[in-house]
This record gives sequence, C-alpha cells and structure tokens, in this order.
Amino acid sequence: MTRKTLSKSSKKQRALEILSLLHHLYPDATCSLDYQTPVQLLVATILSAQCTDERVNKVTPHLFGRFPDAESLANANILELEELVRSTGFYRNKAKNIKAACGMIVNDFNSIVPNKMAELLKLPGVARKTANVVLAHAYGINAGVTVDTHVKRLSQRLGLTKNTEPVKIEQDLMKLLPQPEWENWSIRLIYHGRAVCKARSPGCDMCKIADLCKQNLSI
DNA sequence: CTCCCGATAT
DNA sequence: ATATCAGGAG
Repeated sequence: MTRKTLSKSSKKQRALEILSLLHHLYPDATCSLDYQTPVQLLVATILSAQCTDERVNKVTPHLFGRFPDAESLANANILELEELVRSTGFYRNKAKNIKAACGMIVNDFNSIVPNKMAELLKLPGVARKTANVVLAHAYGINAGVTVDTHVKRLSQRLGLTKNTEPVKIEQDLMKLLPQPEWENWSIRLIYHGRAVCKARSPGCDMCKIADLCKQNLSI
C-alpha cells in the first residue's frame, strides 16, 4: 500500500491497520501487573499511578503476602501500609487511598470490587484509567479505552487525536475503534510505548508501524 | 494549576 | 547532579 493511499484512507482504517500490526508484534500482550483477585488488581493499579508496572510488581508480593484481601487492607496499620508501598512513590496518598477504597469495598460493596464505572469512580485513588483497567481485566468489560501515559503519547504521535486531556483522547479512541478492540488497543500501545516509542525517544528507526504513523503520511 | 514522591535514565 | 518517568485529587 502506498503512502498516498494511506493518507487518503480514513483514520479508522489506519487505526485498525496499526492494531493489526501491533497484534502480530505483541501477540501475547496482557496486563503486566501481577495479581490474584480483583481487589489485588485494583490495588496494584492504584499503585501504578505515576509508577512503572515493573516496580509495582516488586512491592505487591510483600503487600499481598501481608494483606491479601479487602478486609485486611481496610484494617491495615497505615504506617505499615505506607512502608510496604513506599517505593512506588506518592506512598502516603496511595496507602491512604488503598485503605479507604478497601474500606468502601467491604462496607458499601459487600467486599466485591464493583463492576460498574460509576461505582469504581467513587473509590479514592480511582479515576478512569484505573477503572478501565479493572473493568477490562477483572471483569472482561470494555467500558472505555484505558488511557495511560503511553496510550496518550502514542495516540498523539500516531496522529489519531489532537486532544491532550486523557478523557477526550479516550472519546476519540472509542469512536475510532470497535468496542471489542478497546483494551487490545491500550495493551499493545503500552507494550509498544515501553519497548520502542518511548517518551524520551520515539525510536522511529526501530518502529514497525512507522509507515502508518502521522509523520510518514503525506497529507 | 499545584501537590503528592521514589526510581531510574541521562 | 538533575531531568524525566508515571495518575489522581483538590
């Protein structure tokens, strides 16, 4: 396919072609957080705010070894909780939010992590990124597109959104992609963002989807 | 917009 | 030594 043809094809078509290539590049891409239960996924995702999944996975074995479920996390000593999550950064906020969120899960949601966006957003430390991750991976629900820093950066670089606010980027992507592919999109953009299209350097010479990227399309 | 904070790349 | 990474709340 020529560049001219690509530039004339719709954004939707280009998004699907990008997704298809990424699917072959990262066939086994999954959520890279380690967890056993929905509560653990929620907690790990809260911890992943402004922190790599790799680092989160270094603290969660100790954290969940000590406090495995919503009840124990809700009743945890805050100082001990802070110490366990310290290395993920913003540890006072995260410890407080995890304890409070687990308290709400126990008291308001029968110890079950809610499977509704509106409910999840009531939990402290949980906004759309975290809620989308939990819904997609704990419950298989594609409520939206997970827009973390990688999805944001790559979607912008690819020329699939002009917006800068994550919520608007999410709306753009939801219109561009079929719902069943929403989480596939996020997961694979995150993989590609970590491996190739990095924040500091896009790595275009190594990039297998460069031909489909904005900068290589003649407008 | 500012604050929250440790880890790592440069 | 310092810039940059990586979400949410107020």
